[in-house]
Amino acid sequence: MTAVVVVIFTVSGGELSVLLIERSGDPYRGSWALPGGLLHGGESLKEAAVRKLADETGVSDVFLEQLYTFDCIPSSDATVVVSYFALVDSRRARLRTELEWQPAWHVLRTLPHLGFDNERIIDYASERLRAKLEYTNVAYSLLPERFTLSDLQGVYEAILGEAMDKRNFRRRVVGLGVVRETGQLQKRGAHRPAMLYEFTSREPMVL
Amino acid sequence: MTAVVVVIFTVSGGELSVLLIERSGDPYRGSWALPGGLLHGGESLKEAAVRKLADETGVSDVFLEQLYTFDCIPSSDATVVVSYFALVDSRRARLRTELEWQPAWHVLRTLPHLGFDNERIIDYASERLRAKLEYTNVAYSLLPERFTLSDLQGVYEAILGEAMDKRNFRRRVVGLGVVRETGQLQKRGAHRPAMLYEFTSREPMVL
DNA sequence: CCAAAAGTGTTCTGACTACACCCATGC
DNA sequence: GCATGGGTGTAGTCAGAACACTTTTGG
Repeated sequence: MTAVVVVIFTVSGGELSVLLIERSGDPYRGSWALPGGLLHGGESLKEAAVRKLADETGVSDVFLEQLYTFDCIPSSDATVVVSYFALVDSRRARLRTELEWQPAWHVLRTLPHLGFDNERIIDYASERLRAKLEYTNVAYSLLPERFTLSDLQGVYEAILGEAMDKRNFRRRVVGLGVVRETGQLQKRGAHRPAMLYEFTSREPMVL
Repeated sequence: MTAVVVVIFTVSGGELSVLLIERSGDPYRGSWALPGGLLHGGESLKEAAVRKLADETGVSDVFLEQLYTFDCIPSSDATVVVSYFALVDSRRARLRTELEWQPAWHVLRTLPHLGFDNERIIDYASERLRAKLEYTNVAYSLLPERFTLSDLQGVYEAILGEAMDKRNFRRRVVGLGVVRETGQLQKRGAHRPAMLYEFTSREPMVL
């Protein structure tokens, strides 16, 4: 039996967070765990991952990548578990509330204890995310179409867990062509108007 | 059903090469393909990959890493195929000759047409190998204990497919601590004696 | 003496780091 | 007028790239 499991990340409130569901069935009843499940008949791995992601967040067309394949997951009835990781903008996600298992965002730094192998999978996924942030444009999936450079910098800082210099950050993302100005100024709140940016590509790409 | 498949690389004669077997059974009888097969009962994925590698080359304790998990492999009876890639020193490998499927090294640049999905898998594996060569010590698995810097440079050049500068190469591998001098000089052939080097670690590590 | 491979230093450039002040806005 | 966040330039350091000649050896 083959299962997929999806590590769905978002950045919200300045914190990198992951989507967990509370298990209503055995094993690990009452524990938090990653969303996942067995393949439906005739479905490909990727299709199953996309379906799970859409089930839990309502979004598709976001960054989604295969992560690693595990075996020997304790007390699971899958012999292999293919993990994926995804990045979503939490403002766009609509978590399901009517369900018996309540999906919820959990700040990565303060995770509860999880069922199955899930800590290992999340650790591996966040390591990969941090690595890819440095040399790809993956962040495109964590922000709306238009955003300020401060928004983007906040995303980087939340994921990497460290403050960055505003000027160096700007030079980097603009210089490498990750983002470009949209030319639209904006008036907002008690602030100076800010230039808005957009990603030059909303496909995953290596810089 | 779950299968593993192993992309086994070596560098020999200045060429990056991959181990293929000629299939004696259907499907793809008579085609070349990567070594692989279904999991034996109770075996983990990694154990199956290690077994396949040892079956075909007689070596173990080499670099071996999970690569990617594929599904929908045409005309295979596995629903998912977990691929691994390995690096071996061809001087140490002892390919099996008595078998009906004859394993043989094939130069990567001039591969025959392969069965299953195997071109894709090999492409992906060699991309990953090139990437890892740049920031890890993976090459340790492609050379004997002691070697000259020219040997090592030859391995890099074969994999990356481009000539490098001797002085820059030396600075880089010594400076980053990939290798160190063993202090043993050597007399060989019609050449000046050469310093021998060894890897500072024979475990995979990030530089 | 010739072929083959080993060894060696300097200069330039581009990327990354560190660092501090002024401006426009809404309240 | 003040708090909030937006915007800007320079100097230093380091890694990587380019580049050519001399030495030892065996045949």
